[in-house]
Formats: sequence, C-alpha cells, structure tokens
Amino acid sequence: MAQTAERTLSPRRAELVAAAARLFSERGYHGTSMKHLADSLGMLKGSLYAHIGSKEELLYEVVDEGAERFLTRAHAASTMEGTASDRLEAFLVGHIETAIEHLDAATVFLNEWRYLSHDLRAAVQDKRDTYEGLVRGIVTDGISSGEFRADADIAMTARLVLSAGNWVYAWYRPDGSLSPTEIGHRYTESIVRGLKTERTRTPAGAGGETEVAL
Amino acid sequence: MAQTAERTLSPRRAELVAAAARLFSERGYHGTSMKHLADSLGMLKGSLYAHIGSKEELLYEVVDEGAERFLTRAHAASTMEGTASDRLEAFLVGHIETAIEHLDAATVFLNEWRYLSHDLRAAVQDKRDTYEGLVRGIVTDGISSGEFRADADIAMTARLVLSAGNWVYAWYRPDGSLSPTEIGHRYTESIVRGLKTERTRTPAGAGGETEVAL
DNA sequence: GATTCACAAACAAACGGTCGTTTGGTCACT
DNA sequence: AGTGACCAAACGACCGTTTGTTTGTGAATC
Repeated sequence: MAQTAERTLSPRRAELVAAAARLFSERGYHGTSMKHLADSLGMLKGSLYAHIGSKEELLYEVVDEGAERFLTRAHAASTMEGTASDRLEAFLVGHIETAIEHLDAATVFLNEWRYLSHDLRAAVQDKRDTYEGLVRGIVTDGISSGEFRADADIAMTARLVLSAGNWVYAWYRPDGSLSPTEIGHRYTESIVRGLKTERTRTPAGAGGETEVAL
Repeated sequence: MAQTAERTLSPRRAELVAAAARLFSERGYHGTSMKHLADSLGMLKGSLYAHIGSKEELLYEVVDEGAERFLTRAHAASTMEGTASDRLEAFLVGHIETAIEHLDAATVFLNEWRYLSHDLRAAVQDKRDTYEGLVRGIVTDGISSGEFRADADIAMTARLVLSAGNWVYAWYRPDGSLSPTEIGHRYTESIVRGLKTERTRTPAGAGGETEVAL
C-alpha cells in the first residue's frame, strides 16, 4: 500500500535530507513547504515522494542524524583518559565543534525536534536524556575525585555546560574570527575555572573583538 | 480601507495577545493557525480581525512585549549601585526571573522572532543588540575596576551569561524544586567565580536532585 | 525488460484574510 | 417606561491560495 521508504541508501535521498536540514534550520519545519524543498532541488513537489514517505519522516531523519552526531562525540569524550576537567573540556569542545560543523542539522535538532509526533519525539527525548546524563557523569566524577568543589550543583552545572553549547548556533557566523575549537576552549575555561577546588589557572590570550550578536 | 488596529487598549485584545503567546510558544508561529487561536478563545477565526490587523502583527506584539520586559529589568540591573559582580548577578537573576515569570512570551521572543518580516525583525534586532551591550558593559566595568580578570574575553563572557539565561525556557518546569531567583543565583555564582581575580568564595548549599531534562 | 526517477495533474483539507450581517448592550431623548 | 440611534463584537459564509500527499504516465538507465 504505502511505498516503503528505503533506508539511508540512495545518494539522491541524502541530498534531500541535506536540503531539508538547510531549509528547516532557516525557515523552521512548519515554515518550510514541500514546494520550497522541491524548488531548492529543481524538481516538483510531487516528485519528492519517490524518495521519502512523508515530511515528518524527513524531519525525524534530520533530527536523529543530529542527535547521533552529538552522542558519538560525547561518548568519546566521556570514556577518554584524563582528569574530569579534561573530559569536560573534550565534551564541550566536541559539542561546539559538532554544532558548528553541522550547523543546519544541529539547529534543527535543537529547535524543531518538538514538532515531531509523540512516538518519534519520545525516541529523540531518550537520546537527549542520555546526552545530559553523560555530562552529569563527568561532573560527578570530578566531585568524587576531589577535582571539583564538593558543593557544586551537578544538575545546574551540567545545564550550564549544555546551555553554553546549545546557544552557539544562535550567534555563530562562519566568518567570525574564532574557530569552533577555540570557542569551545574559552567556554570550558570559564566554566571549569569556577568548578575547581584548587587553582590551576592556565594563562588565556586576549581575543580580538567580534561583532555584536545575541 | 484597512481598519486601524487600536493600540494596546481594549482588554479583549490583551487576551488575544496572551492566548497567542501561549500558542506560539507551544506550537510555534507557523504551527499555529488563526483557527487554533480562535478556538482557544471560543470564537470564530473571522472574529479575530475585529481586534487585530494580521497574524504577524500579533507575533510582533508578543515578541516586542518580551523584549521590553527583558530590557527594563536589564536596565535596572545595569544602573544599580554596587560592584560589577553585584550588577552581573542582578542582571542574570533578572533575566531568568523574567524568562520564567513570562515563560510563553520569553519563549516566543527567543524562538519565533526570526519569522517576523524584515522591518519588524530589524526593530527587534536593535533591542537584542542593546541588551547584549548592557551585559558587555557590566563585564567591561568589572575588568576596568580590577574586579574581574584582565584577560577575560568580554564577548565570550557576555554570551556565556546570555546562553545560560536563554536556555532556561527549554528545561524549566514550574513544578521544579528551585525558584527562579534561586536558579539565577546559582548560575551567577558559577560564572562569576571563574571571572574574579581574587577569591571571594561564598558558601553554596547543595541542592536537591532534579529530574533529567536537557 | 525491469527499475529509477521525475513529471503533470489532481485531491481534499487547511491556510490567512475579507465582508455583509446579526447580536447584545448602552446611550439620549421623549 | 418606551423608543430609536449608535456601537463594538462576534458570526458565518466565502475568497483565492497553498498545504501535504496520491496517482498514472513516460523517458532514461542498467
């Protein structure tokens, strides 16, 4: 009855998902019509359905792709050797690099995922919970080992880290003077400095001015 | 020809704007139809146009109302007596309190403003720039007075503050155990601790666990 | 000769918005 | 008290357009 949406193969389908990521991030899910999508690929909207099952399926694919990228990097950071500070830094740098390198998918992952219908949204929510759990784990480790202050608020600290990383998409412009890695390092330094028990201050260079962007 | 949309008077119109704020924040601007709005007020969509000029006018009203609230609180924090730390704290606490007390309008202000057409969007952008300028001013003052580290990155620090505050809407639930004020204080402490030149550590109580929410 | 892929046309439903009409209530005037 | 003018507010049908999706057809590719 319904034509099966062949999984991930087909290069043309990948183009579709990429175009959807760009449009959804620019105009939002509900603000993007199938005609917009088709126009951006030089075809008619009806033709899209040779590659996909529905508009929502497309949204899910973009969102899930974003979630997987974040999780992969986060898992690597969580399990690597080193102090909790090292891992927290690797986590945040990885988060910000991922967000910037795939700005479209990351924006959609952060902003449009809530428009998924119940079941698909729940699947994404699971991954988000897992992700936040990884940050909390690192912070908890740092406290256990005496590296971080014992009275640090774990949930609040984790959210501060994620908030910093999650808002990058809102102000980052590719023509800025700082690299993603550099941004990640600076954010981490600010946060970790406040977390540590003893002072292990690393000198930080003064950066150039950048334009105002909230 | 076009019926003039009477400014801000009319209590019924205010109800309309409030209902729009709630719906726009829940379903997004493009995801909310005029029929949704009318239904939520128990009237027909055609009747809405006795009070408003267009859907976009409604969006602008919600967004601008949000912007004004943030700006008012921020201006008060910026001009108050005290150290830069005090003002930075007042700023962030005010930001978070405002965001939570008017969660709907704040969410729309942060997420949906970009769907305004060019001119209206530019007006909002101005206010956002002003807002960010206020944070930077406080950080700059702190550096000048020797209160904050001389090598602190002003733009980055300002963004860290705003990011923390701007993401609150995404995880805050009214039934949580922490008050808006408490949340603001904890965030500020984490950030300011990393900014200060000498240690002026204030003891912080360990908070209760809260549920996972990204 | 089967499979891909896009076209072209059509679909019902929903979109934002308009408009002439009806409603319920409040006036001033008799 | 009764009457008619006035008025904001809501109705309800309708506008033209766009929405996401389906389907039958035909050209190209393997």
